[in-house]
Amino acid sequence: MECTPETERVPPPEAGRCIVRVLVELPRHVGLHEALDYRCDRPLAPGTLVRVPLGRRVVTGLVEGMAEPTPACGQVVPPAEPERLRDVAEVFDALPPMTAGWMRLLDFAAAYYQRSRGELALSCLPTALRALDGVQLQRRLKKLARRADVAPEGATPQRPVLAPGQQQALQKLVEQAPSTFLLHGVTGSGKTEVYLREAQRVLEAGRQVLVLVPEINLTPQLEARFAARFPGRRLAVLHSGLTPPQRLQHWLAAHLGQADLVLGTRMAIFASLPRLGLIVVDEEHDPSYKQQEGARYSARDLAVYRGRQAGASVILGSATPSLESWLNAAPAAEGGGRYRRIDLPERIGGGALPAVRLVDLERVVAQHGRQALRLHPISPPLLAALRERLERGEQSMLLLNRRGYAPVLHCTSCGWKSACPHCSAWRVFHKVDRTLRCHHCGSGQRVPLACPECGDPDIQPMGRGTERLEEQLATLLPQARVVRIDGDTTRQSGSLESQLAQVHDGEVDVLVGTQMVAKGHDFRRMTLVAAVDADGALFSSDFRAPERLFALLMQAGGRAGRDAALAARSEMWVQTWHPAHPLFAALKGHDYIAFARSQLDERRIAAMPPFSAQALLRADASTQELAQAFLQRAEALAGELQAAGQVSAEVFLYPPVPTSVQRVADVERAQLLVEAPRRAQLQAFLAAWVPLLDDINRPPTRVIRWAVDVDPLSI
DNA sequence: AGCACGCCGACT
DNA sequence: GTCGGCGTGCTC
Repeated sequence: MECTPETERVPPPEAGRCIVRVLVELPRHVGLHEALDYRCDRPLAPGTLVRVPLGRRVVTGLVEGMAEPTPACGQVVPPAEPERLRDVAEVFDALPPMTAGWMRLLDFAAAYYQRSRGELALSCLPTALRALDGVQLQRRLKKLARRADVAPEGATPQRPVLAPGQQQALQKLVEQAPSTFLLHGVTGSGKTEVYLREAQRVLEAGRQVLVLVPEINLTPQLEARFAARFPGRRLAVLHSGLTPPQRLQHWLAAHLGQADLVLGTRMAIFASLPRLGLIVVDEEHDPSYKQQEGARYSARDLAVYRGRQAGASVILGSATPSLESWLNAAPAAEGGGRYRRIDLPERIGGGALPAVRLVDLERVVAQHGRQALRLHPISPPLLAALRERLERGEQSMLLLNRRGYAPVLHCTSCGWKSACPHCSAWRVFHKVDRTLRCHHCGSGQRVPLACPECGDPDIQPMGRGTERLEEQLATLLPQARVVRIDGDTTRQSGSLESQLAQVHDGEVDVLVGTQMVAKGHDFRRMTLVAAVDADGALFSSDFRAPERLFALLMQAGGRAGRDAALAARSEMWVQTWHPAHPLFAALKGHDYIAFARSQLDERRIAAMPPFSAQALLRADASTQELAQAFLQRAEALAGELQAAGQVSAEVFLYPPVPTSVQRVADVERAQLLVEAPRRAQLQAFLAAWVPLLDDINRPPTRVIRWAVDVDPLSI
């Protein structure tokens, strides 16, 4: 940053001649200004990383700009008492400043999600960077530079012949770039190849490519595909599975522009990418893109912003797009027009989609009598289908979205249930290690031998989870090799990868798992995927539950029939008491478009997202009354703002209510839903309202903690 | 949020 | 007598 006119002589450096505004990691409730002023002997470019004294410690900060300019620039108001300012302790000169584009992303995200810029900025830089001083950083950079010199030049990779649909997709990407594209295509329609080709084009133009995946589990396979396709290119990965030094290493490779490809989970949206040319958001509908703690940002939404301001295309890929994205990609006349939709109509290699079969549990009972439910949740027809696969040497997968043996244990004589003493939830019975465990707070106990209330030894599991399903299968199909993969098995015995390898190697006949096995993994010999108990989501109070269920079932169905030879007899089974539900009709036809249309119609009529914008104010306290009192005060403040005409009267606040799980780890939780017809109105409202909330709880207490969730995914 | 200073209980 | 609880106050 050069402000001095060239004709003017540069004066000798004089300590504290300039004043820099520095963002430091302080939450907004602290009440200090967003940026703190420091003296510095020279101007510093915005985006420069510095170490500054703050109270009794020295912290890492990010230069926002100059508060008092060098004389020729003179437009900014100097702070009141420049004499009392402290000096910048150290400037990270060895590190290029964050780009203006990154700073804009920061500003946008902080404002949109109601966080302080300093807090957001510093929390999305690698923690290891904050711990380093200038000398250590220099050492790191040297090491990195050495490694950059030896970029391997591999053999020319094989590229598959493109299907016509893929060719057309790529043509649109070229012709309409840069813009935001919604790439809609079923599992196996070749979306990844489209990403790879477009990435190649962008890389050849000398720009960087950012690829986001929903879960850390999905990074290795995509990383392998990109690495194989671009052997000479440096690839950086960013996710929470890296050690702090690894994360710093990869972050620096991206920041210095040495890595051309950056692949990661939602946190990677904040990667420093000085030459960004393309962002891919794979499985864009996945709820994992929304951060659920701290700054509750949506990496997918930020990707759209970032791409737009960087002049980079954004590809949102999914077989079952979020309804938000689907609407944005609709014609302008229907309320869309912001994204361009590209369809990949068919499966590559002509693989057929699995036939969807609904098992009407009502009819099963009618035909086989109520004793058929003894087998529940495996109905006689499903059992027969599993046997068939077993005889043919094919694999099956049973999905049940519930870990453990049974969600609750109960006493048949006195009615005692295994309640968690710290949460308003049941402790789940885990038979494997004979424990009762709360899935909310993690607390547990050994399974009691008798009812703790009345001493009756007859305590029974109610309902079923994956453990019990696995056990039932072992009884029903004694000759089958059954394996269970869920959060519990991946936690105790190695990685998901190694367990999946068993399945790939054909050592498994039936796979039982939660939704984690339904995502992204291809099993070539899998010809049956069954959702054993899907009804829960049909009548949920969460208006997004059907959308999530449909996506999950479509995605799970996509696991079957990846082998073209077996595709013809691949089936997706769903057991339900409500076979007439319209969701299933759409599923049978693999008709996302019809499903989206009906869902959007419902949402439009009810003025729910994406036809309105929402934010949630959450409060945690020692009692429900305290939490709700905070929210009521917040509600009253909103009313005052509206009465004074300072915010739109169209913003609607629902009454405060307890959250769906009211108490977690002895903390009572309540929430207040805010709804506005448009995002802009909601944003304007939050900008006026949220700063007032600090005052309700000032000084900040441990009794009440609160947070705002903009565009919440579950209410 | 950190991190200090600052006054009241059970321990080397 | 000290170590340590967390209550209030400050950080450019």
